[in-house]
This record gives sequence, structure tokens and C-alpha cells, in this order.
Amino acid sequence: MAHRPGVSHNEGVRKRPRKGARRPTADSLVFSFLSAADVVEARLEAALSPTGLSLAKLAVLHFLADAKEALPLSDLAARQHCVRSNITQLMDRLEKDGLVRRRADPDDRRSVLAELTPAGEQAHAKGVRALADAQRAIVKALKAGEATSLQNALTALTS
Amino acid sequence: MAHRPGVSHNEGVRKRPRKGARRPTADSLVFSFLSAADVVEARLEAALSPTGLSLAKLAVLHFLADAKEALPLSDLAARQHCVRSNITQLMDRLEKDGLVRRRADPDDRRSVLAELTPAGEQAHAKGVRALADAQRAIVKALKAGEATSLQNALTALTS
DNA sequence: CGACAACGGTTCATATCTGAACTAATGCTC
DNA sequence: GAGCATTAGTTCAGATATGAACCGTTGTCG
Repeated sequence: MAHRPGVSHNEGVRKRPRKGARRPTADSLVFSFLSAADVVEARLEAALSPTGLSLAKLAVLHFLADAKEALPLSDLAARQHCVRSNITQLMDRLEKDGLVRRRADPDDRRSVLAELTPAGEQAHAKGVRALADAQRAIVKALKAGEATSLQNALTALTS
Repeated sequence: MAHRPGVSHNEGVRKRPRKGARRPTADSLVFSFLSAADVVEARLEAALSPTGLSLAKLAVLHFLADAKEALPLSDLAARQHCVRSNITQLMDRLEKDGLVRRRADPDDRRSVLAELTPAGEQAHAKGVRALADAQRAIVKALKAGEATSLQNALTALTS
């Protein structure tokens, strides 16, 4: 259920940081960043695992619960920022889990609608709770100012 | 070649930020973080793609180049923080690419050593250059203070 | 020394993901 | 309205990951 292995090169290679914290090197900063993201993601995934859900699956359930109606699979792909074939497979697994159902769209025979089953709604509720707890625990590790400056850095990085 | 789809729930749901930047909510911060990591990773992957390498493959080449000698596959797995079966498959692909070779370990018949081919050394050199450029470009988007405070936040998050 | 645990690698099943076909249905345009 | 591009979904191949099961090999210990 996990993801990228630790990509961090320079394992013990830390070039003596000498004193007076200086700007980190580009490569160490970027890799710490990715590596931290893996840690965080792994924690979310772990928090979710008792519910039997993965982040990928929960995201699908979440969009369906949010919409309060059946959604075409392409919609899910768009919201999830992924290709359609990914949703096809995710839906296959979710359907096998009994959490969603595929239904024909009466207005467009090309389209297939996804809807939550009752079990899916319950799983979603549990998943959301578990996830929220984990997120709070993660963010709690940051001092007030750190959260804001992290947010700024993230914006700068992806702009 | 890419990775996680955008997991960010609350797409247009942004609860009006009213004025005077306040502490971001736990879930939005955590998801911005993961989403930013995906963007960054995708950029590295894109920068690497002309060389025909992925981050996963480059990491293997990097460890081998760094060690300046053949390494047992379990060593690679340990350095990469991943399971051995992953390295088996990665090595299969790298060997098919002609970038590494498997060799028997004369001292331990259980062990298989991986070593770079000349083509692998060249690919590594190119990959490292491309990666370093991309990393610098990414970090350049941060103001001096932002890099440092990002580093602090990362440390806090993963401690 | 002989049993047996531990180690190293591979294999297999499975989960995510991508992107390139392919098929059926729809919509547009002359 | 026939022809054709577009759209929706699936299928397939392949990359990257995990974890369990398996098999030699090695090393240890009574």
C-alpha cells in the first residue's frame, strides 16, 4: 500500500552543516521535501488501513459523497486529475469491495455512472474520520508560524 | 511515468479565506503539501525523461556510481528503502536497458552483485546533470527565507 | 557434524498509476 | 441524413511499488 521508496541520495553524505544555519542546497531540500511527503502520505495511508481503504479509493468515495448523486466516470477522472483508465480499474476494485455500483446513464448511452452503496457511504464516513484525525496529528507537529510559512513555500513552489 | 493523481479534495470548496491570512486548516495544508510534492516530482521526472531515465532508475545508478563498486541487490534495496522484489524488477529493466549488469558474488553464492556498464555511467552522468538543473530551477522559486523555513517545517513534520 | 534459523534473490499476486489502442455512442456539419 | 470528429469507457502493455511464498546458501549451535 505504500509508494515511492526513499529517493534521498546523499544518505550519510551530509556536507558538514557548519554553524549558523545556511540555505540548504537545492538537491537536499528537494529530496527532503519529497521524502517528507512520502512520510506524510504513508501516515495517512496507515491511518486509513484499518478501514480497508487507500487514499485512492477514499478519494473516489469522497467525490461521490460530496456530489450527493451518481457521477460519470470521466467526471471522477477529471476531479482526480488522472486518466480514465485509472478510474476504470479503481472502480473495478471498489465494486468488488461492494462500495460502489456502476449504473447506466439514461441520457447518454456512452456514459457509465458511479454511485455509492450503503456500505460505501459507511466506509466513506469512517475513512473521513480516520483521515481527519491523522491530518490533525500531522499538522500539530508544526508551530503556528511554521504552518503558515509552509503554506507560503508550497504556493511558491507550485506557482 | 507519473504518480499519484491529485488527491486534493475540496477543489473549489475553499472556504472564503476572509482577510488576514489565518492558519490553514489541517486537511487543506496536508493535501496542498502532497499535491505540491506531486508537482515537484513530476517536474523532476519530466526533466529526466529526455535521458530515458526515471527517478527510480536514476537512484539505482546513483548508488552504484557513488559506491564505485558492484553492490549486492539487498544493499540497493536497503539504500532505496524498498523491498527486495522491487530491486529485482528494477534491475531487470535496467539490465534490459543495458545500463547495469548482474554478476555473481565470488564470496557468497546467495548474493548477486549489480554493477554499472559504461552506458550506465554515461546515463548516470546525464541524469545527474538534468536532475540538478531541475532542482535548482525549483528551489529558485523560493525566496531565501522560504527555503530555510521550509526546511524547518519538513523537519518538524517528519520528526 | 547435522539440524535449523537467517539471509539473498526470485516469483507471483495485487495495487496504483500512465498512455496507446479500440469500440460504441453522440454531436456537428455540409 | 450521411460522414466524421469527439467523447466515454474499456482493454492492454508496462512502470513502479508492496508483501507473501519459495529455494538455495550460509552460518550457528548443541
